[in-house]
Amino acid sequence: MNIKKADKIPSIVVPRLSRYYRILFELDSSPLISSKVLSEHTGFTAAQIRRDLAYFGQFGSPGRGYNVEELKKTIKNILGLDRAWNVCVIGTGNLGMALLGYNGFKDQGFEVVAAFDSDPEKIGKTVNGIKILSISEMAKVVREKNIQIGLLTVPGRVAQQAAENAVNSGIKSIMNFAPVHLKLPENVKVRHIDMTVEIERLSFMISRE
Amino acid sequence: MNIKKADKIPSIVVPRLSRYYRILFELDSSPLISSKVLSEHTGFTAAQIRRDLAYFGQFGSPGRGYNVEELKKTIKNILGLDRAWNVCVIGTGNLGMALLGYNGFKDQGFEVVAAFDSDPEKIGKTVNGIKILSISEMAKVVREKNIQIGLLTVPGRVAQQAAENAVNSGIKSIMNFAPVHLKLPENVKVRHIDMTVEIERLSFMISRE
DNA sequence: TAGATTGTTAATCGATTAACAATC
DNA sequence: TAGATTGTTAATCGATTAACAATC
Repeated sequence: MNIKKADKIPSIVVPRLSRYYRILFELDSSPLISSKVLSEHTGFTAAQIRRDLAYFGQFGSPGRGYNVEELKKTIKNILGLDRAWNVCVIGTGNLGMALLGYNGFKDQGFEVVAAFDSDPEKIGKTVNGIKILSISEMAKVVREKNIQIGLLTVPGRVAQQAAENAVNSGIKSIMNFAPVHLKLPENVKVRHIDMTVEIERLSFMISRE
Repeated sequence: MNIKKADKIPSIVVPRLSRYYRILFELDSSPLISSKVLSEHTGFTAAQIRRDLAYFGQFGSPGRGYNVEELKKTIKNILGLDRAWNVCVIGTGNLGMALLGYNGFKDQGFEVVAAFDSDPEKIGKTVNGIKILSISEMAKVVREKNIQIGLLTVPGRVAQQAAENAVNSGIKSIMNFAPVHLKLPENVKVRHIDMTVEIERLSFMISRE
């Protein structure tokens, strides 16, 4: 595995890599797989798949295809999944609680190691082995537990404030579930899962058929 | 309000409309708003905002900007939010339960009116006023309650099957939360909220700074 | 060798942006 | 009228695809 440090990766490529990666585990594993077969299983074109992978190096072998095990390792490395990530939940409402109980991330190396809330009623309770802590302890805990990612599941009206507090506590990347566009320093990595926007896309699609 | 039936809307435009729409409610409402001001609040360029809106007609007034109330109504109409949508939750695990308790969709006209599960332990229980029903009742309930949208929150391994069952029960559009690409008839509208892909994007971003 | 498939180039497609006449 | 801002055109930018020499 010899991954090129391409610095101009269109960001749209990355979720496709995740999809390729997932497919490699779902398929009966013949030792080799071609871009054509990956195409059939993902719906992306074979050319696009080859192009996407080529951003990072030459992993295939002409006439034969890609070695499945090697490709798994390669994409795992590209996506940063070859290490453990410590995650915290910020806001233990319905969604925060659900994420505390969700084990789907764990398989890929994301472990929820802490949860924070501002509600005295909730602080001190334990959910799925995780004790809910006061947000005032965030800086200390982020340091002690080496937390890299915050899952922001607070109500929209306090999301900006909670995000700033998380950043001040040392969190460098945030998965924002609140229906609010966060304004944060450029060095903070943010992804936004905006369910309201998504359900409105669906409503748009249904409305104009 | 005179909305053009433009048939070639780039699908990327739609989530931006949602964002504009949201901002209109968040801002102190002067009667008019310019693409420049919308730009400052959303981060999209003014040219892009004007272009996006122009796909659907001429809503602005040169030299003055857009009438806020009219623009709200217009986007509401474009997104199909000027009516009620009946929604069901399919799968009452952690996430399904969270969505049953989530009221954020209601404001935009999406009401959860039913929940389904296959687990006899759960069937019959009531959560947030919604009784959990057997999936075998789905066809009947979808018809009776006029359900248009299914929120698919079952485990990945049964997602395809559950989705097919939903479609056979009359569901025409699905918000898929399972980490699986669904293969469904073309006329079924699907949006995919893929948390695994999203957290892997974050991991990618952190890994290569 | 014949057939298959990669990696890459060049062509195409589609979305964004700059610029400005029209207009309030 | 002077200033502001739209809607739209043309130019630019960036991503996708077709095609194919290289190679297994």
